[in-house]
Amino acid sequence: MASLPSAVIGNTIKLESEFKKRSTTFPSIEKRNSGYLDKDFDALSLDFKETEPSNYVTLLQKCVEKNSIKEAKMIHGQIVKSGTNDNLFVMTSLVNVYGKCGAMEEARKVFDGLAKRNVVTWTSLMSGYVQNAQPELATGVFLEMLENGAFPTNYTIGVVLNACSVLYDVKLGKEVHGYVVKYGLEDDTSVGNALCNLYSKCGNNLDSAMKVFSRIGERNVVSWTTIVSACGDNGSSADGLNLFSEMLEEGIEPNEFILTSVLSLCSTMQAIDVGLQVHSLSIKIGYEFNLAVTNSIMYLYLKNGWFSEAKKLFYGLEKVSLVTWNAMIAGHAQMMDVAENNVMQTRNGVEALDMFLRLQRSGLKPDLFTMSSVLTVCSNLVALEQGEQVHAQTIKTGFLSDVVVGTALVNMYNKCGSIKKASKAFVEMNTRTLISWTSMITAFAQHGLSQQALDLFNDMRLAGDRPNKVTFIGVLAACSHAGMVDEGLAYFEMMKNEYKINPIMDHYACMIDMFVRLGRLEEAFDFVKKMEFEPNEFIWSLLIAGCRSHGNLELGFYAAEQLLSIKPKDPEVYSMLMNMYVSAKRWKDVSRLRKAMKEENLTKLKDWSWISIKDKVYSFKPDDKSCHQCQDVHILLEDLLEKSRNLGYEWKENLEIPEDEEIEDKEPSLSRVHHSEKFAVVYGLIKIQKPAAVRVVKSTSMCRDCHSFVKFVSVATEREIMIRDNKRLHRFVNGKCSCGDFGSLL
DNA sequence: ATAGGGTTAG
Repeated sequence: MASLPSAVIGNTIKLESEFKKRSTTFPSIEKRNSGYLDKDFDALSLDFKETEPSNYVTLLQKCVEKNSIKEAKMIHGQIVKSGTNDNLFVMTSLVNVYGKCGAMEEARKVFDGLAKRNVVTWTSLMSGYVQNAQPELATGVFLEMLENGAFPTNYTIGVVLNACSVLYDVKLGKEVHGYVVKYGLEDDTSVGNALCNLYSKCGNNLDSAMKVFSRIGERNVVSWTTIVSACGDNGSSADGLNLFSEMLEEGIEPNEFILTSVLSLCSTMQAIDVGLQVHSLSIKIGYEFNLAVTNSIMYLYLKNGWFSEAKKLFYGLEKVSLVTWNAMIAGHAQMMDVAENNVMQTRNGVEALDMFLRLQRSGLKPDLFTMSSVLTVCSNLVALEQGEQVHAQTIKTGFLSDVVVGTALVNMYNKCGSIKKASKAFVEMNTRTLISWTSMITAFAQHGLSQQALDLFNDMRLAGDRPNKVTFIGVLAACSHAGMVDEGLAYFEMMKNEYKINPIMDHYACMIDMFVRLGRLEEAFDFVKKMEFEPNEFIWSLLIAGCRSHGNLELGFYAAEQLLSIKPKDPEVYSMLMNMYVSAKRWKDVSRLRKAMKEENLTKLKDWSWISIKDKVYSFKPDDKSCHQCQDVHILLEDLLEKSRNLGYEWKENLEIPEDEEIEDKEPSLSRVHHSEKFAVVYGLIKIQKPAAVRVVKSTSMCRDCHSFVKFVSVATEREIMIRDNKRLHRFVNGKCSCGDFGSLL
């Protein structure tokens, strides 16, 4: 939880009282959005021939509010009939309105048919292309315009810069910036805002954005909104809140845009209390029923885990927008990670997909935001079939050309265990960003394809894109997976010296993992000592796993005790320790531990698995005696256990000791536990036709026993099986697992 | 005519 700057709270409260005095200055949303279009239109359409040109402009602008191409076309027809199509003012408005309604082909047709154009006409066409996700056409029109001898205004420059932002074309952006400096446009508000946006959106460079912001002569609400959002996009949400209070201190009145931006910061920071203050400020200045603000509040609630409050808002809305649906879908998708149990986790995902369906039935068209969120849901649910359907939809709608959608698709395929399709999706992308490179590098690393990960990292550097700390997690993970110690150490140094990135815990974890896999335990522990922070649970788990694999029990038990002191109430830790004592036949410790577990009521591991088949999710528990198609599942499981034993599988761990048995020095009689993934895998084998892979998600780490068993199953059934647990991805093919048989296996 | 709520990596 991020700490909240007290200055903001202070200012906000102070200013809230100030705003009370002038709360009437803001019109409420009903007045703004009331659609009188039908009446106006009917009244005017009776005598269109006598209509003044300016009336056409008014009518056209109402089409934007209604987002109605149809009505724009009708008015267009009347304009032609009445001979008003020689009026440049009206025709420019038509270009603008078609663009804003998403009808770029119409806009272009009108534009091409014009005998005369002015700079506003050109700018309108460009703006349309930017808003309709065709930024490359916008920059094309810009060049065309220069060739035609038209001189750009500050607005034109603003639009071009926004096109550069969307295109991630910092180069062209910087050229335009040079032009801006040359003509002394730097302090212009529109230009400055767009430059600020450019450096924030595609340069990931908050410092440059701040510099540009500081040079704007007269900062308006848009300027402040841009810089506040820039803080949010670049991981400085707290600074964004501070800037917001600065704006309030300067006496600039917030509008719905800055309110939603600030609320979005609060969602990111999970700063529900500041969020509620901003909410009350919004109400005081007249935005209680504003849809955009309400959407933000709803999203804030979702991110805070307040599902029922969010739903109350949702069902209370008279009218919803696409953003409302998108917020609900994204909110549910993101909360899957922090869900407390399988029911909640899968329910959030399934609910998000249901909302996606309802959105489509409502007649609204999903956009790129919808697509990326839905792909995230599919990733989290490991719902490959649905993910593929969404993929097809992104092709049809053209949204696939968007980098974020493309990246989301790469992640979806990766998380569903299909590295080939992930890589294909990546290759087909026409733009690369820091995040898309990082996604693909990480995906290769997670699948144990270290060389491909490192090659891609090289490509990224050659392309001139700057890696960040997340990229290096992928790179170092690739090295550790392949046992490339020298390379790993070199990249670690490169990160620190060449890129000035201070290592975080995850980087150390990769380095420790690297030594541990090779059995170089001393060096691993040395690295732990070198860290400037206390090792976390993940580091200890790695050390334990290493000690177990390489038979150093002394160090192993030492690490396990350390882990226990960090997470004293975690059933997973207890299970691991129990397995270690059982393997070492240390029955006294087994007895002691069992007592402790009983006292703490920690005997039950939070172990559940699920599998997505078509549009359904099926959950399984350990020793599941009432699972889906239970009889068939149990019969096949027994059969597979038998076949695996014939192939050399031995049951070694995860033995449960009968509750009433007294154990002191002797080996107790042990019963076996079937963890949940066994049932999920077997169910998948029954339900999913060959040769499709079986993909399962699991809440806790896989234990060494199940891991070994599934390897044999992949041989016995000649099937590919993927299990994603809470730590890593395991892809079993032909008796081998992509994790390299190493992970913090229970 | 310029801006916006909701999107992607560990």
